[in-house]
Amino acid sequence: MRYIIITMNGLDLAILGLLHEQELHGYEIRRRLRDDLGLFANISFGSLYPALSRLERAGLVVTTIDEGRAGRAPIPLTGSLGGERAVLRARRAGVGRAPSSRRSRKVYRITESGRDQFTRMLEDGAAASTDDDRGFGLRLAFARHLSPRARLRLLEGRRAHLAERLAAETARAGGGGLDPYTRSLAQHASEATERDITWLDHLIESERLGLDDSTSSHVPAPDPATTKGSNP
Amino acid sequence: MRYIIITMNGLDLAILGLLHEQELHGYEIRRRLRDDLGLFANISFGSLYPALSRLERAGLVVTTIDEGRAGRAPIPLTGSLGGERAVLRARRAGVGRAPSSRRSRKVYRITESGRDQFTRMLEDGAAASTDDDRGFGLRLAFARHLSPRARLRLLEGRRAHLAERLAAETARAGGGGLDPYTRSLAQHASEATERDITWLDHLIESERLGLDDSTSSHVPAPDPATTKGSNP
DNA sequence: GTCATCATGTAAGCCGTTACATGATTGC
DNA sequence: GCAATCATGTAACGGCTTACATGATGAC
Repeated sequence: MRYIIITMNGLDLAILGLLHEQELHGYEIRRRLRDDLGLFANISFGSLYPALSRLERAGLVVTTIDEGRAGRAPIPLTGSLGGERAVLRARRAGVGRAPSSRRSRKVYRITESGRDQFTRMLEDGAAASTDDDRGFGLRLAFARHLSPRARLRLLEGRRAHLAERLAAETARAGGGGLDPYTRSLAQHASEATERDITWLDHLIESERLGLDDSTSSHVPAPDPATTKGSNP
Repeated sequence: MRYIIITMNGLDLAILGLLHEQELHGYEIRRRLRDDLGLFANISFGSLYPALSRLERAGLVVTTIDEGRAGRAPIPLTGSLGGERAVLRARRAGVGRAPSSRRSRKVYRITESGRDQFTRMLEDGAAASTDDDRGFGLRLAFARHLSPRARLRLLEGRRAHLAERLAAETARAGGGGLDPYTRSLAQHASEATERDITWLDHLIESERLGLDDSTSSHVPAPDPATTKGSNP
Protein backbone atom coordinates (compact mmCIF):
# COMPACT_ATOMS: atom_id res chain seq x y z
CA MET A 1 0.00 0.00 0.00
CA ARG A 2 1.37 3.29 -1.04
CA TYR A 3 -0.02 6.50 0.26
CA ILE A 4 2.09 8.86 -1.73
CA ILE A 5 -0.08 11.70 -2.82
CA ILE A 6 0.47 12.74 -6.35
CA THR A 7 -0.67 15.96 -7.93
CA MET A 8 -1.65 14.20 -11.11
CA ASN A 9 -1.13 16.80 -13.77
CA GLY A 10 -2.15 16.41 -17.36
CA LEU A 11 0.94 14.62 -18.44
CA ASP A 12 0.60 11.99 -15.73
CA LEU A 13 -2.98 11.42 -16.73
CA ALA A 14 -2.06 11.05 -20.38
CA ILE A 15 0.68 8.55 -19.59
CA LEU A 16 -1.62 6.40 -17.46
CA GLY A 17 -4.22 6.61 -20.21
CA LEU A 18 -1.81 5.20 -22.75
CA LEU A 19 -0.58 2.52 -20.38
CA HIS A 20 -4.18 1.59 -19.70
CA GLU A 21 -4.19 -0.24 -23.02
CA GLN A 22 -0.73 -1.75 -23.13
CA GLU A 23 2.70 -1.51 -21.63
CA LEU A 24 5.15 0.83 -23.27
CA HIS A 25 8.59 2.29 -22.78
CA GLY A 26 9.28 5.99 -22.39
CA TYR A 27 10.37 6.81 -25.88
CA GLU A 28 7.34 5.11 -27.34
CA ILE A 29 5.03 6.91 -24.94
CA ARG A 30 6.35 10.17 -26.28
CA ARG A 31 5.72 9.04 -29.85
CA ARG A 32 2.11 8.12 -29.11
CA LEU A 33 1.44 11.33 -27.29
CA ARG A 34 2.50 13.12 -30.45
CA ASP A 35 1.24 10.89 -33.25
CA ASP A 36 -1.84 9.28 -31.76
CA LEU A 37 -3.20 11.81 -29.33
CA GLY A 38 -1.77 15.00 -30.73
CA LEU A 39 -1.60 16.34 -27.21
CA PHE A 40 1.64 17.23 -25.54
CA ALA A 41 3.15 17.37 -29.00
CA ASN A 42 6.86 16.84 -28.66
CA ILE A 43 6.84 16.75 -24.93
CA SER A 44 10.44 16.99 -23.84
CA PHE A 45 12.30 14.19 -22.15
CA GLY A 46 13.02 16.56 -19.37
CA SER A 47 9.32 16.37 -18.58
CA LEU A 48 8.60 12.82 -19.56
CA TYR A 49 11.17 10.85 -17.64
CA PRO A 50 10.73 12.65 -14.34
CA ALA A 51 6.99 12.09 -14.74
CA LEU A 52 7.55 8.36 -15.21
CA SER A 53 9.80 8.20 -12.15
CA ARG A 54 7.17 10.02 -10.17
CA LEU A 55 4.47 7.58 -11.23
CA GLU A 56 6.70 4.67 -10.34
CA ARG A 57 7.54 6.06 -6.92
CA ALA A 58 3.84 6.54 -6.33
CA GLY A 59 3.20 2.92 -7.19
CA LEU A 60 0.94 3.70 -10.12
CA VAL A 61 3.20 1.97 -12.60
CA VAL A 62 5.88 -0.71 -12.37
CA THR A 63 8.85 -1.20 -14.65
CA THR A 64 10.64 -4.16 -16.10
CA ILE A 65 13.88 -4.00 -18.00
CA ASP A 66 13.55 -5.12 -21.56
CA GLU A 67 17.08 -6.24 -22.43
CA GLY A 68 18.17 -6.20 -26.04
CA ARG A 69 16.51 -9.20 -27.63
CA ALA A 70 18.13 -9.64 -30.99
CA GLY A 71 17.49 -13.36 -31.04
CA ARG A 72 13.79 -13.09 -31.79
CA ALA A 73 14.53 -11.65 -35.20
CA PRO A 74 11.15 -9.99 -35.47
CA ILE A 75 11.97 -7.57 -38.23
CA PRO A 76 14.22 -8.31 -41.19
CA LEU A 77 16.08 -5.11 -40.59
CA THR A 78 19.08 -5.38 -42.87
CA GLY A 79 17.71 -7.98 -45.18
CA SER A 80 15.36 -5.82 -47.14
CA LEU A 81 17.13 -4.14 -49.99
CA GLY A 82 14.06 -2.34 -51.13
CA GLY A 83 14.98 0.44 -48.77
CA GLU A 84 11.34 1.04 -48.01
CA ARG A 85 11.36 3.23 -45.02
CA ALA A 86 7.60 3.15 -45.09
CA VAL A 87 7.61 -0.53 -44.27
CA LEU A 88 9.77 -0.03 -41.25
CA ARG A 89 7.71 2.90 -40.20
CA ALA A 90 4.46 1.08 -40.56
CA ARG A 91 5.80 -1.88 -38.65
CA ARG A 92 7.24 0.20 -35.91
CA ALA A 93 4.22 2.36 -35.54
CA GLY A 94 1.42 -0.02 -36.02
CA VAL A 95 -0.01 -3.37 -35.17
CA GLY A 96 2.70 -5.74 -36.22
CA ARG A 97 5.29 -3.91 -34.25
CA ALA A 98 7.62 -6.30 -32.50
CA PRO A 99 10.14 -4.81 -30.11
CA SER A 100 13.33 -4.69 -32.11
CA SER A 101 16.52 -5.03 -30.19
CA ARG A 102 17.76 -1.66 -29.21
CA ARG A 103 19.40 -0.51 -26.15
CA SER A 104 17.95 -1.90 -22.96
CA ARG A 105 14.82 -0.02 -22.14
CA LYS A 106 12.45 0.28 -19.26
CA VAL A 107 8.98 -0.95 -19.97
CA TYR A 108 6.21 0.60 -17.94
CA ARG A 109 3.07 -1.23 -16.91
CA ILE A 110 0.15 0.28 -15.05
CA THR A 111 -0.83 -1.18 -11.69
CA GLU A 112 -4.25 -1.71 -10.23
CA SER A 113 -3.69 1.31 -8.07
CA GLY A 114 -2.74 3.21 -11.20
CA ARG A 115 -5.97 2.24 -12.92
CA ASP A 116 -7.98 3.36 -9.92
CA GLN A 117 -6.17 6.64 -9.73
CA PHE A 118 -6.56 7.17 -13.46
CA THR A 119 -10.30 6.66 -13.38
CA ARG A 120 -10.76 8.83 -10.33
CA MET A 121 -8.70 11.68 -11.74
CA LEU A 122 -10.38 11.46 -15.09
CA GLU A 123 -13.81 11.82 -13.51
CA ASP A 124 -12.79 14.49 -11.05
CA GLY A 125 -11.20 16.56 -13.76
CA ALA A 126 -14.16 16.14 -16.06
CA ALA A 127 -16.12 18.45 -13.84
CA ALA A 128 -13.48 21.13 -13.58
CA SER A 129 -11.26 21.08 -16.64
CA THR A 130 -13.66 22.89 -18.91
CA ASP A 131 -11.67 26.07 -18.99
CA ASP A 132 -8.44 24.40 -19.96
CA ASP A 133 -8.23 23.62 -23.66
CA ARG A 134 -5.68 20.89 -23.37
CA GLY A 135 -7.24 19.52 -20.23
CA PHE A 136 -10.52 19.12 -22.04
CA GLY A 137 -8.91 17.52 -25.09
CA LEU A 138 -7.16 15.08 -22.84
CA ARG A 139 -10.35 14.10 -21.07
CA LEU A 140 -12.23 13.70 -24.30
CA ALA A 141 -9.48 11.52 -25.73
CA PHE A 142 -10.03 9.16 -22.81
CA ALA A 143 -13.77 9.69 -22.64
CA ARG A 144 -14.46 6.04 -23.34
CA HIS A 145 -13.24 5.31 -19.82
CA LEU A 146 -15.86 7.63 -18.37
CA SER A 147 -19.39 6.71 -17.45
CA PRO A 148 -22.01 8.08 -19.86
CA ARG A 149 -23.09 10.49 -17.18
CA ALA A 150 -19.62 11.83 -16.51
CA ARG A 151 -19.06 12.12 -20.24
CA LEU A 152 -22.14 14.22 -20.65
CA ARG A 153 -21.07 16.43 -17.76
CA LEU A 154 -17.70 16.92 -19.41
CA LEU A 155 -19.23 17.94 -22.71
CA GLU A 156 -21.85 20.20 -21.23
CA GLY A 157 -19.40 21.90 -18.93
CA ARG A 158 -17.13 22.58 -21.84
CA ARG A 159 -20.00 23.91 -23.88
CA ALA A 160 -20.96 26.33 -21.15
CA HIS A 161 -17.43 27.59 -20.93
CA LEU A 162 -17.17 28.09 -24.67
CA ALA A 163 -20.44 30.00 -24.68
CA GLU A 164 -18.91 32.44 -22.22
CA ARG A 165 -15.79 32.70 -24.28
CA LEU A 166 -17.84 33.37 -27.37
CA ALA A 167 -19.66 36.22 -25.67
CA ALA A 168 -16.35 37.89 -24.82
CA GLU A 169 -15.02 37.34 -28.31
CA THR A 170 -18.02 38.71 -30.15
CA ALA A 171 -17.99 41.74 -27.87
CA ARG A 172 -14.37 42.29 -28.76
CA ALA A 173 -14.90 41.77 -32.47
CA GLY A 174 -17.94 44.04 -32.49
CA GLY A 175 -16.49 46.86 -30.43
CA GLY A 176 -15.07 49.81 -32.28
CA GLY A 177 -11.62 51.26 -32.23
CA LEU A 178 -9.65 48.18 -33.13
CA ASP A 179 -7.25 48.17 -36.01
CA PRO A 180 -7.99 45.85 -38.94
CA TYR A 181 -5.59 43.10 -37.87
CA THR A 182 -6.79 42.89 -34.31
CA ARG A 183 -10.34 42.95 -35.51
CA SER A 184 -9.80 40.19 -38.02
CA LEU A 185 -8.14 38.14 -35.33
CA ALA A 186 -11.04 38.65 -32.96
CA GLN A 187 -13.55 37.81 -35.64
CA HIS A 188 -11.76 34.67 -36.66
CA ALA A 189 -11.48 33.60 -33.04
CA SER A 190 -15.18 34.03 -32.45
CA GLU A 191 -16.03 32.04 -35.56
CA ALA A 192 -13.74 29.26 -34.42
CA THR A 193 -15.45 29.19 -31.05
CA GLU A 194 -18.85 29.06 -32.72
CA ARG A 195 -17.76 25.98 -34.63
CA ASP A 196 -16.40 24.41 -31.48
CA ILE A 197 -19.79 24.84 -29.90
CA THR A 198 -21.61 23.36 -32.85
CA TRP A 199 -19.27 20.40 -32.79
CA LEU A 200 -19.89 19.91 -29.09
CA ASP A 201 -23.63 20.08 -29.67
CA HIS A 202 -23.38 17.15 -32.03
CA LEU A 203 -21.36 15.18 -29.55
CA ILE A 204 -23.82 15.97 -26.81
CA GLU A 205 -26.76 14.97 -28.94
CA SER A 206 -25.40 11.56 -29.84
CA GLU A 207 -24.38 11.13 -26.22
CA ARG A 208 -27.97 11.74 -25.13
CA LEU A 209 -29.23 9.19 -27.61
CA GLY A 210 -26.85 6.66 -26.12
CA LEU A 211 -28.16 7.45 -22.66
CA ASP A 212 -31.78 7.00 -23.66
CA ASP A 213 -31.12 3.68 -25.32
CA SER A 214 -29.84 1.87 -22.30
CA THR A 215 -31.15 3.71 -19.30
CA SER A 216 -28.78 3.83 -16.34
CA SER A 217 -26.46 1.13 -17.62
CA HIS A 218 -22.91 2.21 -18.13
CA VAL A 219 -21.66 0.56 -21.27
CA PRO A 220 -18.08 1.42 -22.12
CA ALA A 221 -18.43 1.93 -25.87
CA PRO A 222 -21.67 3.70 -26.60
CA ASP A 223 -21.96 5.52 -29.84
CA PRO A 224 -19.66 6.73 -32.56
CA ALA A 225 -19.33 10.47 -32.76
CA THR A 226 -20.62 12.35 -35.73
CA THR A 227 -18.74 11.03 -38.68
CA LYS A 228 -18.48 13.86 -41.13
CA GLY A 229 -15.29 13.81 -43.07
CA SER A 230 -13.41 16.62 -44.69
CA ASN A 231 -10.33 14.85 -45.94
CA PRO A 232 -9.96 12.63 -49.02
CA MET B 1 21.88 54.96 -21.18
CA ARG B 2 20.85 51.60 -19.91
CA TYR B 3 22.35 48.43 -21.19
CA ILE B 4 20.24 46.00 -19.26
CA ILE B 5 19.48 43.09 -21.48
CA ILE B 6 15.95 41.93 -21.27
CA THR B 7 14.60 38.64 -22.50
CA MET B 8 11.46 40.24 -23.83
CA ASN B 9 8.88 37.58 -23.46
CA GLY B 10 5.37 37.81 -24.84
CA LEU B 11 3.94 39.67 -21.91
CA ASP B 12 6.60 42.36 -22.06
CA LEU B 13 5.93 42.80 -25.75
CA ALA B 14 2.20 43.07 -25.19
CA ILE B 15 2.66 45.68 -22.48
CA LEU B 16 4.93 47.81 -24.63
CA GLY B 17 2.47 47.45 -27.46
CA LEU B 18 -0.34 48.84 -25.35
CA LEU B 19 1.83 51.63 -23.99
CA HIS B 20 2.83 52.47 -27.54
CA GLU B 21 -0.53 54.20 -27.92
CA GLN B 22 -0.99 55.84 -24.57
CA GLU B 23 0.18 55.70 -21.00
CA LEU B 24 -1.64 53.42 -18.63
CA HIS B 25 -1.45 52.08 -15.11
CA GLY B 26 -1.05 48.41 -14.26
CA TYR B 27 -4.62 47.52 -13.50
CA GLU B 28 -5.80 49.06 -16.72
CA ILE B 29 -3.13 47.27 -18.72
CA ARG B 30 -4.50 44.02 -17.44
CA ARG B 31 -8.03 45.00 -18.43
CA ARG B 32 -6.97 45.84 -21.97
CA LEU B 33 -5.00 42.67 -22.36
CA ARG B 34 -8.20 40.84 -21.56
CA ASP B 35 -10.91 42.92 -23.14
CA ASP B 36 -9.20 44.47 -26.14
CA LEU B 37 -6.57 41.99 -27.17
CA GLY B 38 -8.01 38.79 -25.75
CA LEU B 39 -4.48 37.60 -25.22
CA PHE B 40 -3.11 36.84 -21.81
CA ALA B 41 -6.69 36.66 -20.64
CA ASN B 42 -6.73 37.30 -16.93
CA ILE B 43 -3.00 37.51 -16.59
CA SER B 44 -2.25 37.40 -12.90
CA PHE B 45 -0.87 40.34 -10.97
CA GLY B 46 1.90 38.07 -9.90
CA SER B 47 3.06 38.16 -13.50
CA LEU B 48 2.04 41.66 -14.44
CA TYR B 49 3.64 43.78 -11.76
CA PRO B 50 7.01 42.06 -11.81
CA ALA B 51 6.96 42.49 -15.59
CA LEU B 52 6.33 46.21 -15.22
CA SER B 53 9.15 46.54 -12.68
CA ARG B 54 11.43 44.70 -15.07
CA LEU B 55 10.57 47.02 -17.92
CA GLU B 56 11.15 50.03 -15.73
CA ARG B 57 14.52 48.78 -14.51
CA ALA B 58 15.48 48.19 -18.12
CA GLY B 59 14.58 51.77 -18.96
CA LEU B 60 11.91 50.82 -21.45
CA VAL B 61 9.17 52.54 -19.49
CA VAL B 62 9.07 55.30 -16.91
CA THR B 63 6.50 55.82 -14.19
CA THR B 64 4.79 58.78 -12.66
CA ILE B 65 2.60 58.66 -9.60
CA ASP B 66 -0.96 59.66 -10.27
CA GLU B 67 -2.13 60.84 -6.86
CA GLY B 68 -5.75 60.59 -5.97
CA ARG B 69 -7.55 63.40 -7.73
CA ALA B 70 -11.15 63.41 -6.71
CA GLY B 71 -12.16 66.34 -8.89
CA ARG B 72 -13.72 65.20 -12.13
CA ALA B 73 -10.41 65.76 -13.86
CA PRO B 74 -11.25 63.96 -17.05
CA ILE B 75 -8.54 61.72 -18.42
CA PRO B 76 -5.33 63.30 -17.28
CA LEU B 77 -3.34 60.88 -19.33
CA THR B 78 -3.89 61.92 -22.91
CA GLY B 79 -0.50 61.23 -24.34
CA SER B 80 1.18 63.15 -27.09
CA LEU B 81 0.23 60.97 -30.01
CA GLY B 82 -2.94 59.17 -30.77
CA GLY B 83 -4.76 61.78 -28.76
CA GLU B 84 -8.11 61.56 -30.40
CA ARG B 85 -8.16 57.84 -30.05
CA ALA B 86 -7.08 57.93 -26.45
CA VAL B 87 -10.01 60.09 -25.54
CA LEU B 88 -12.47 57.80 -27.23
CA ARG B 89 -10.97 54.78 -25.57
CA ALA B 90 -10.86 56.24 -22.14
CA ARG B 91 -14.44 57.35 -22.46
CA ARG B 92 -15.73 54.04 -23.59
CA ALA B 93 -13.63 52.13 -21.08
CA GLY B 94 -16.45 52.38 -18.59
CA VAL B 95 -19.73 53.47 -19.95
CA GLY B 96 -20.67 55.97 -17.31
CA ARG B 97 -17.37 55.67 -15.65
CA ALA B 98 -15.05 58.66 -15.60
CA PRO B 99 -11.60 57.79 -14.31
CA SER B 100 -12.43 58.89 -10.86
CA SER B 101 -9.81 59.19 -8.21
CA ARG B 102 -8.88 55.90 -6.79
CA ARG B 103 -5.95 55.00 -4.77
CA SER B 104 -2.70 56.52 -5.98
CA ARG B 105 -1.53 54.59 -8.94
CA LYS B 106 1.59 54.29 -11.00
CA VAL B 107 1.19 55.40 -14.57
CA TYR B 108 3.55 53.84 -17.06
CA ARG B 109 4.81 55.60 -20.15
CA ILE B 110 6.98 54.05 -22.82
CA THR B 111 10.38 55.61 -23.52
CA GLU B 112 12.14 56.09 -26.82
CA SER B 113 14.33 53.15 -25.94
CA GLY B 114 11.18 51.19 -25.24
CA ARG B 115 9.75 52.00 -28.64
CA ASP B 116 12.95 50.93 -30.33
CA GLN B 117 13.05 47.70 -28.40
CA PHE B 118 9.39 47.04 -29.14
CA THR B 119 9.82 47.44 -32.87
CA ARG B 120 12.96 45.37 -32.96
CA MET B 121 11.45 42.53 -30.96
CA LEU B 122 8.26 42.61 -32.96
CA GLU B 123 10.16 42.19 -36.22
CA ASP B 124 12.60 39.64 -34.89
CA GLY B 125 9.82 37.52 -33.52
CA ALA B 126 7.80 37.79 -36.68
CA ALA B 127 10.27 35.48 -38.36
CA ALA B 128 10.34 32.87 -35.63
CA SER B 129 7.09 32.92 -33.71
CA THR B 130 5.11 30.96 -36.25
CA ASP B 131 4.94 27.82 -34.15
CA ASP B 132 3.61 29.57 -31.09
CA ASP B 133 -0.11 30.24 -31.25
CA ARG B 134 -0.14 33.04 -28.77
CA GLY B 135 3.10 34.47 -30.07
CA PHE B 136 1.59 34.71 -33.51
CA GLY B 137 -1.64 36.25 -32.25
CA LEU B 138 0.36 38.81 -30.37
CA ARG B 139 2.39 39.76 -33.43
CA LEU B 140 -0.66 39.99 -35.59
CA ALA B 141 -2.40 42.20 -33.06
CA PHE B 142 0.48 44.64 -33.42
CA ALA B 143 1.01 44.02 -37.11
CA ARG B 144 0.26 47.62 -37.97
CA HIS B 145 3.64 48.49 -36.45
CA LEU B 146 5.41 46.15 -38.85
CA SER B 147 6.61 46.99 -42.32
CA PRO B 148 4.47 45.45 -45.08
CA ARG B 149 7.32 43.10 -45.85
CA ALA B 150 7.71 41.89 -42.29
CA ARG B 151 3.96 41.50 -42.06
CA LEU B 152 3.90 39.30 -45.11
CA ARG B 153 6.73 37.22 -43.72
CA LEU B 154 4.80 36.78 -40.49
CA LEU B 155 1.68 35.60 -42.28
CA GLU B 156 3.47 33.31 -44.68
CA GLY B 157 5.59 31.76 -41.98
CA ARG B 158 2.49 31.06 -39.97
CA ARG B 159 0.78 29.56 -42.96
CA ALA B 160 3.67 27.21 -43.60
CA HIS B 161 3.58 26.08 -40.02
CA LEU B 162 -0.15 25.45 -40.09
CA ALA B 163 0.20 23.44 -43.29
CA GLU B 164 2.58 21.14 -41.46
CA ARG B 165 0.24 20.90 -38.55
CA LEU B 166 -2.64 20.07 -40.84
CA ALA B 167 -0.67 17.22 -42.41
CA ALA B 168 -0.09 15.69 -39.00
CA GLU B 169 -3.70 16.16 -38.00
CA THR B 170 -5.22 14.63 -41.11
CA ALA B 171 -2.85 11.69 -40.78
CA ARG B 172 -4.06 11.22 -37.23
CA ALA B 173 -7.72 11.60 -38.12
CA GLY B 174 -7.40 9.26 -41.07
CA GLY B 175 -5.40 6.55 -39.36
CA GLY B 176 -7.30 3.61 -37.99
CA GLY B 177 -7.47 2.25 -34.51
CA LEU B 178 -8.68 5.33 -32.72
CA ASP B 179 -11.77 5.32 -30.62
CA PRO B 180 -14.70 7.52 -31.70
CA TYR B 181 -13.94 10.37 -29.31
CA THR B 182 -10.29 10.66 -30.17
CA ARG B 183 -11.14 10.46 -33.82
CA SER B 184 -13.79 13.13 -33.61
CA LEU B 185 -11.32 15.33 -31.77
CA ALA B 186 -8.67 14.81 -34.42
CA GLN B 187 -11.12 15.50 -37.19
CA HIS B 188 -12.40 18.64 -35.61
CA ALA B 189 -8.85 19.85 -35.03
CA SER B 190 -7.92 19.31 -38.64
CA GLU B 191 -10.99 21.18 -39.83
CA ALA B 192 -10.15 24.06 -37.55
CA THR B 193 -6.64 24.20 -38.94
CA GLU B 194 -7.97 24.16 -42.47
CA ARG B 195 -10.06 27.21 -41.67
CA ASP B 196 -7.12 28.92 -40.06
CA ILE B 197 -5.20 28.45 -43.28
CA THR B 198 -8.03 29.79 -45.41
CA TRP B 199 -8.27 32.81 -43.17
CA LEU B 200 -4.54 33.40 -43.47
CA ASP B 201 -4.77 33.11 -47.23
CA HIS B 202 -7.24 35.95 -47.30
CA LEU B 203 -5.01 38.08 -45.11
CA ILE B 204 -2.01 37.29 -47.29
CA GLU B 205 -3.90 38.14 -50.42
CA SER B 206 -5.03 41.54 -49.27
CA GLU B 207 -1.54 42.12 -47.94
CA ARG B 208 -0.10 41.45 -51.38
CA LEU B 209 -2.52 43.88 -52.95
CA GLY B 210 -1.36 46.51 -50.52
CA LEU B 211 2.23 45.84 -51.48
CA ASP B 212 1.53 46.16 -55.18
CA ASP B 213 -0.31 49.43 -54.75
CA SER B 214 2.49 51.41 -53.23
CA THR B 215 5.66 49.67 -54.22
CA SER B 216 8.43 49.81 -51.63
CA SER B 217 6.81 52.45 -49.48
CA HIS B 218 6.03 51.40 -45.96
CA VAL B 219 2.77 52.97 -45.01
CA PRO B 220 1.66 52.17 -41.49
CA ALA B 221 -2.04 51.56 -42.16
CA PRO B 222 -2.42 49.65 -45.39
CA ASP B 223 -5.59 47.75 -45.99
CA PRO B 224 -8.49 46.47 -43.96
CA ALA B 225 -8.60 42.72 -43.58
CA THR B 226 -11.36 40.72 -45.14
CA THR B 227 -14.54 41.90 -43.55
CA LYS B 228 -16.88 38.98 -43.51
CA GLY B 229 -19.07 38.85 -40.50
CA SER B 230 -20.84 35.96 -38.93
CA ASN B 231 -22.44 37.56 -35.92
CA PRO B 232 -25.60 39.67 -35.84
C1' DG C 1 34.35 5.26 -38.54
C1' DT C 2 30.98 8.30 -38.32
C1' DC C 3 26.21 9.69 -38.50
C1' DA C 4 21.25 9.09 -37.51
C1' DT C 5 18.08 7.05 -34.58
C1' DC C 6 16.71 4.95 -30.46
C1' DA C 7 16.91 5.29 -25.53
C1' DT C 8 17.37 7.27 -20.66
C1' DG C 9 18.25 10.52 -17.70
C1' DT C 10 19.84 15.40 -14.80
C1' DA C 11 20.24 20.60 -14.06
C1' DA C 12 19.05 25.11 -14.73
C1' DG C 13 15.88 28.25 -15.86
C1' DC C 14 11.52 30.63 -17.86
C1' DC C 15 6.96 31.75 -17.66
C1' DG C 16 3.21 31.72 -15.40
C1' DT C 17 0.14 30.48 -11.39
C1' DT C 18 -2.05 30.74 -6.55
C1' DA C 19 -1.90 32.47 -2.10
C1' DC C 20 -0.71 36.02 0.77
C1' DA C 21 -0.40 41.03 2.26
C1' DT C 22 -1.87 45.90 2.09
C1' DG C 23 -4.60 49.78 1.34
C1' DA C 24 -8.12 53.56 -0.78
C1' DT C 25 -12.79 54.67 -2.39
C1' DT C 26 -17.63 54.01 -3.48
C1' DG C 27 -22.16 52.45 -2.61
C1' DC C 28 -25.51 50.30 0.26
C1' DG D 1 -19.97 49.60 9.00
C1' DC D 2 -19.20 46.53 5.45
C1' DA D 3 -18.72 44.61 0.98
C1' DA D 4 -17.21 45.31 -3.69
C1' DT D 5 -14.08 47.23 -6.63
C1' DC D 6 -9.86 49.41 -7.70
C1' DA D 7 -4.95 49.24 -7.01
C1' DT D 8 -0.12 47.43 -6.03
C1' DG D 9 2.81 44.34 -4.71
C1' DT D 10 5.70 39.62 -2.65
C1' DA D 11 6.57 34.47 -1.93
C1' DA D 12 6.26 30.01 -3.11
C1' DC D 13 5.64 26.81 -6.24
C1' DG D 14 4.27 24.11 -10.76
C1' DG D 15 4.93 22.60 -15.33
C1' DC D 16 7.47 22.63 -19.10
C1' DT D 17 11.66 23.86 -21.86
C1' DT D 18 16.53 23.85 -23.24
C1' DA D 19 20.98 22.29 -22.61
C1' DC D 20 23.82 18.89 -20.99
C1' DA D 21 25.43 13.96 -20.31
C1' DT D 22 25.56 9.04 -21.64
C1' DG D 23 25.26 5.11 -24.35
C1' DA D 24 23.67 1.20 -27.86
C1' DT D 25 22.70 -0.03 -32.63
C1' DG D 26 22.32 -0.01 -37.61
C1' DA D 27 23.20 2.29 -41.98
C1' DC D 28 26.35 4.17 -45.19
